[in-house]
Amino acid sequence: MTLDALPPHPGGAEQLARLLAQALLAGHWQPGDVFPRELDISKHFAVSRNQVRNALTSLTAAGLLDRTAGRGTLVREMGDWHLLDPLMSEWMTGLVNLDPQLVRAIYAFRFSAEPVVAGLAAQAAQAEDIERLESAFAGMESSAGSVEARAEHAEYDVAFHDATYRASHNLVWRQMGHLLRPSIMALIHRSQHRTDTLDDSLTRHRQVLEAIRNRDTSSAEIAAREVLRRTAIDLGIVS
Amino acid sequence: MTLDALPPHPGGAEQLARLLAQALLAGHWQPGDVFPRELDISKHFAVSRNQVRNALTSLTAAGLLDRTAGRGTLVREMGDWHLLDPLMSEWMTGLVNLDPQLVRAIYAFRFSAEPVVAGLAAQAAQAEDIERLESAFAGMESSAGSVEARAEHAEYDVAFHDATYRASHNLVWRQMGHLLRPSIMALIHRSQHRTDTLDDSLTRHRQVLEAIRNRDTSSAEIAAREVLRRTAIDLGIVS
DNA sequence: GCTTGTGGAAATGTCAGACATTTAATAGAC
DNA sequence: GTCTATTAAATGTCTGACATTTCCACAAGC
Repeated sequence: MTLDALPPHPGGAEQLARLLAQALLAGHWQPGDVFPRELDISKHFAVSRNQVRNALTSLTAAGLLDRTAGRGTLVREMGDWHLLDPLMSEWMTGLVNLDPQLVRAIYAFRFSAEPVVAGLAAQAAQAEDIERLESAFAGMESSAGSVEARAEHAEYDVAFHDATYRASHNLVWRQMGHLLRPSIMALIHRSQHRTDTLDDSLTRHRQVLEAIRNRDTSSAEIAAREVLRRTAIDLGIVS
Repeated sequence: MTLDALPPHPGGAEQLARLLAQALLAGHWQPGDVFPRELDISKHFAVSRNQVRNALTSLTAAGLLDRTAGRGTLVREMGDWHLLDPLMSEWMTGLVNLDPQLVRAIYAFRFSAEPVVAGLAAQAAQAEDIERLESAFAGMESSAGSVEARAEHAEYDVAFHDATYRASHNLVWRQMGHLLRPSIMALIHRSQHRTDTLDDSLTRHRQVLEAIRNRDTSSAEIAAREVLRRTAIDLGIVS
């Protein structure tokens, strides 16, 4: 694939990196393909070679590319991607059509992990963690009515789950909160956000909040699992 | 803190990055401290400013530093570190005295996560996954006898757990295998590797292998938890 | 006194060009 | 044919100059 299909003129190395990363995430190149040369990218987007190298450094650090002097730049396969790199989450979030395989993989991870995390949160949550959860839940409730507030609702949804990870008070689990945003943002493009499904989702979230507040580990696990069953339906993974 | 305490003359930007990263991981600077300037680092190690910038780019991407034009380079707190970045795992692995707080955090994560992962592995493992597990286990057995083979034993240990994560056949869980190496390598410096503890460890690992081979989800979960109880003792987290 | 603005110092960020190094392909000698 | 130079092409590195951002000090004006 060539660069011609990409929109011209991103401003700055960061936006160039995002543009190229999203093209890679969208599958515009096959694993093993040779990526365009620095000078070609530089000319195509009318930016300096420096900017290109900075952008490609990010993509390489994220496991998207493999660069070697002399050979060139090769595209790596999905299994090599650093899905837990915060930059990757950022790039995935802005992508309208995320690879269904990725959406399913992230969902499967969350389905197996979040009950455990919610259980830990029930054991370790402090007052401020409860407050974060309550605040996020209140935001979800208040933005549940109107259709035009679905983006706002998704943000509160992300905040709720991120607060759960943070409440586990574990540095590693907390890092994984980055994955939530692309996963939840995918909901916007795949679900109808009908009123009854939103009510159902709210009810299940409320039970997670209650379980954590009551320090009830097993209830938190069960409730988190129920939230994710709802998510699976909204993502179209199960009907 | 200054650079004077660091050994001179690393060769190449990668080694410079490792050196600086390990100094940061070891807590030689406090969060919020200003990190040495590019030119000072450049002069101290007698490398070009380019090399320094490349190294600092890595550390920044890993969440260790925060750089701003005009202000300088600031040291970030542990909660901001990208513990799941493969580079971080590499840097941590070579560190003799990893921060006990980190060791405990990673252990707590593994204790909550690995049973789930082992359960998934019991469900999803293919023939080649079983082979990898068996091969790693055989290596653990053969290197269990001698004291001087403890490094080799640790490598097989890492391979065993990594094979478990891979056997889950989930792209996200698989990425987390990177964390295993620093966690398991910490065992070398903290346990005596006595013969009876090694035998006990082997027995528990064998049960994980058997459970996965038998596709027995709940047994795999239980067995993985038992392995980690043994690990906790060896890490000195519990007695 | 307080605010505001203005200048300079100091740090990181960027650029451009030349050069180094690595890799792969190619042509030639035997 | 096989092995070996040679060459081309790509990324990596160096250097010096310059741009930009931030902070601080100091002074002007209300």
